[in-house]
Amino acid sequence: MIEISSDVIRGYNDTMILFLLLKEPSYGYELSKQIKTLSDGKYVIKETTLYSAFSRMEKNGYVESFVMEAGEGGKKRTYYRITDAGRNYYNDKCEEWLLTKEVVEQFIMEENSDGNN
Amino acid sequence: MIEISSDVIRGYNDTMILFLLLKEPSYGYELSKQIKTLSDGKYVIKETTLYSAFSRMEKNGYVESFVMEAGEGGKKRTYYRITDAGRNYYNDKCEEWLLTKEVVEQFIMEENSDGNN
DNA sequence: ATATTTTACTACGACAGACGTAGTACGACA
DNA sequence: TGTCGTACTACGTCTGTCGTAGTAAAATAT
Repeated sequence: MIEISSDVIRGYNDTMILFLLLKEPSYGYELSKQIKTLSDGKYVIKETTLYSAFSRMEKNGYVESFVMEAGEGGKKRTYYRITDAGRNYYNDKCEEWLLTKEVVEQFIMEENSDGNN
Repeated sequence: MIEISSDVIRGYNDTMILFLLLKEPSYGYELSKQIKTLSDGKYVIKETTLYSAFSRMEKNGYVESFVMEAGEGGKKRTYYRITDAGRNYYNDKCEEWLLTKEVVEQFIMEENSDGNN
């Protein structure tokens, strides 16, 4: 069973998080579940990776946090909202992705489906 | 000008090198030029990255080195040859790439060509 | 009523790969 | 004779990921 190595995904954790935040502000636990769902279970982000991404991105001004006190919605949480800088960063990353894909694919041989392995 | 960040490519430097070694054994300087050419100038691997990839892959048994003494071909060089383990690793990485692509693309919005940025 | 699981984090340290800087050395070419 | 291209090695820094551990409140099970 092939698994996605973290070295590959490394450059895209932030992008994935920002993509989800484009729709609405959210918080760690929720985002991790959404990433798992959207990737069809193929990628599960580690908690520490996720939370360190938050603080890095907040430091860089890509997201802003606010605390939602415990109440109807559940328990106390720290929500993150994407900023304009975050949206720009996200768009840049999407462009970069297209470029990266082009480049990497010059070096990839897709196997024929001859069942020969 | 968008550049490919090393965090993205991180997981594929070894793969790119192995791809080129599938055809024939080669050495650092030559490979770096081939990577630049094949990527259409979009990716230039750093020397230190390349040579540390060699030693890592040799340690892992993905490549074997041999020295070509100075002579007709040019000056003394260390060539690398891909091994069977290297070929397997390469194939795994290609499969992994397909998976990774699928996953990442769930989180990428390709811009419409409305010239709006 | 109490125990366990799920939710929602924080802290800390280790590790791997990329990269900056520097330096060596040989050959070609001007 | 000097500079440029070739062909490396060594060393230390940085960044992002991840393992481990711990806290604590809410939800659920027993």
